[in-house]
Formats: sequence, C-alpha cells, structure tokens
Amino acid sequence: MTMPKYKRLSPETRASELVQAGLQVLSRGGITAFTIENICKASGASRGLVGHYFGGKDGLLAACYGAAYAPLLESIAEDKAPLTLNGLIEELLSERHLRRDGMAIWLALWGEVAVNPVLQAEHLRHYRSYRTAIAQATARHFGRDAPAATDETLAAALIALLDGIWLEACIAPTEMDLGRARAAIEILLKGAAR
Amino acid sequence: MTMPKYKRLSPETRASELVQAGLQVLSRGGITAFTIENICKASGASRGLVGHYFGGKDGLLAACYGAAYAPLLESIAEDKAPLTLNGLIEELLSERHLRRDGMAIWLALWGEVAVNPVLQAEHLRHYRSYRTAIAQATARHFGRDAPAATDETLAAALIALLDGIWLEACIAPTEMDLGRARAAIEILLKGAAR
DNA sequence: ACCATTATTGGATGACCGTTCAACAAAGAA
DNA sequence: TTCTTTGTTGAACGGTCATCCAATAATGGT
Repeated sequence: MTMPKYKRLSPETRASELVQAGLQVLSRGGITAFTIENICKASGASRGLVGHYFGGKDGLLAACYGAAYAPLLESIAEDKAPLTLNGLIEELLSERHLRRDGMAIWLALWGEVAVNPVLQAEHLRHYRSYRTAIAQATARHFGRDAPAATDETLAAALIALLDGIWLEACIAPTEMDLGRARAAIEILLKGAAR
Repeated sequence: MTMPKYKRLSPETRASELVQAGLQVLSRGGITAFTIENICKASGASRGLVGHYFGGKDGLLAACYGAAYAPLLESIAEDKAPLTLNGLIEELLSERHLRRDGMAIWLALWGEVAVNPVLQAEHLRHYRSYRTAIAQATARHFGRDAPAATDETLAAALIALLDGIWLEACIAPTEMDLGRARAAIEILLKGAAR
C-alpha cells in the first residue's frame, strides 16, 4: 500500500483554499502574520503554490481583500429579501458580520489599504455599490422614488457608523456588543427620518 | 576642527524623537514598515537605541500607541473651552484630527490592537475616559445635570461614527471629506436630541 | 587637562522573509 | 501498462529582520 505524498486539487479549489487560509491567518495574527509560511501551513499546501496561483504574496492579499467583501455584497444583493432599511441594518448587525474573527480581518486589511493604492482602487469600486444599495434602501424607507442627495449622505453616514461599530466591537468587545450596537444605531437613526 | 560623530541627547528627548519617528513611519507605510531600521533612519538614531530605551520593538510600539492618543485626549481635556457638544464635534472634525497622516496612524495601529491584548488593555483605559468626556458634553447639551445611560449610548455611537468617518476619509478620501463628514454627523445627530 | 559617567554606535548573529525553479508525482488517456 | 499532462514539492538563494553587546566617544565635573 502506497500512500500518496499529496493530493492534487483543481486550480479553483486550490486557489480558494489558499484565500481562505489567508483570511484565517489575517484574523488570527493581523497583517504581520500574513506570511507565505503561515498561510501555507494553515492551508496544508507547500510554499511554492502561492507564487504559482497568485504571482506572489501581494496577489494573494488582493484576492483575500476581494473575498472579504463577498459576504457584504451578498447581504445587499438585489435578489435578497425586500431590502427594507430596518431589515438591511438588522442583516448587517447579524452574527454573520459581527463575528470577531471576520472583523479582525477588516482591521488587518484597512491598515494595508491605507498605504496601498491598488487596494484603494479595489475598495472604491466595492464601496460605491455598497453605498448605492444602502441609499436605495433609505430612499424607499422614506417613500422616495429614487435616491436623493440626502440618501447618499445618509448612506455614507450609516456605513461610517457601521464601520466604527465593527471597529469598536473588535478592539474593545466589552464596550460594544450587539445590544449596544443596536442602541447606538437606533439613537442616531431615530431623527434622521426627514 | 573635529566634527562630533553624533549628538548626545537627554533620554527624554531621544525617546520622544524615536516615538515621533515611529509615528511617521506608521503613517507612511503602515505596520509592515514599522521596522527598527526604518524608524532609526527616520529619527537619525542608530539601531541599538530602540532596545536601549524601549526594551525592543514592541515597547516602542506601545509608546507610539499612547502618543497617538495624546492629541485626542488634549482635545477633550476639561481645562479647554466650555466643551459644548457642537464645539467638541467641530474640534474632533478639525484639521488637527482629520489629517490623512494622522488617520493612517490609527489604521495601522488598530490592526495591531485587534490581535495584541496588551494594546487592547491600553486602548480600554483611554477609550473610557474619552467616552465619559463626550457623555458629559451630551448631558450638558440636553440640559441634564449628570450623564444618563442615554448619554453613554449616544457617546459610544458618536465615537463609532467618528472612527468610521476617519476610516473612510483615510481609505477613500474622494468619498469622505470634511464637508461630507459634517453632513453625515448632522443628518444623524439631528434627531438624537431627546 | 584629566577623569568618570553614560549616551551612542554598528558589527555579529541567528531567525525568518519572499521568490525561484528543477525535480517529482498524481491522475487521466491511450 | 505506459505515456502525457500538469499540479505540487521543497531546497537554495539573497535579502531583511530584531536583538545583543563590546567598543566608542560626547559631555560635564574636577
């Protein structure tokens, strides 16, 4: 009986597993732990594969950034639910997004985006569609046909507020949990209805 | 004429210069650029001094984190101005805090705080006094003698909102400038007055 | 001018980094 | 079985990292 030295995976599967391992490493140790060695150990792959599938560490990081956005974009996808404002907020505060490991990924990535123009460009694309989706929800919520300038402002404010809540929940979990997050949004959103 | 090989500084001066250099490096290249070599080059010091004054890189990073908080704590210091809510907000949105380099420092640090318990403890101390100061301002703004639970919630919400605004202004400066930040806060704060 | 103090230097060291690539082997086809 | 394709391995490389510490030299007191 001969045990195979390794398992061959399809390129898509292997690439996906490397990305997932990259996200796991980011959430556990931040950007400084994002090394080829750590990632490959977490993925059960050998060091050479990162270069083979992503051209290098930066390529994998960009892929990880895109992958981090995926759950967010899914949550605001048109085909989902009716997308009322309240439903949208509840969804964004759900355990799917408020998990500590997921938030740590964002913190690790944001620090890199701040000094990496390539990632900034990628961020801008996603951010715009994200904000547009929220602006449409607020417009509907206030009975408008199409988003007005007010809705864009409100959407930008909401995104900033949510980002801040995720941030606090990650670096000071005792001070910001789901209950406080709901209360914070409610107290600020209460009077925006005009 | 013999030119001295180096200049002797007092321990306090030298330590302070290393911290400033550390902050500069963080703002320019994020946490991955926070290396002894980069810091000492920026500071005009030699590599050995970081170990001598801070015990190592981690010690310097902790000192930099404390130093990053300094401007924030100054802005909310009791002895300053009357600390009305509007004045406080205007101060926190002023050029002193909304500078891109200063915000990049926060982004670099947050990613590290998320995975470093020592920095988290330090954050908690500062965060609490920060929030208390804001809660007192909101209490006064709404004519209450002492901060109520509502004020703490509102303060936490405001801090999250401001953090989010700083974040967006840093990674997507075209989408979040001073004008939009003001508008975002106004639209959300308009109805919180109850 | 000399000495004691002490801030500072920078070479040495060992660990770890990302990348490259020739050799290898798993899996399917013939 | 044998061959071809192609996903995978891991040693080798040059570079950078943090840390240590013996040697050095700037400074102030005498």
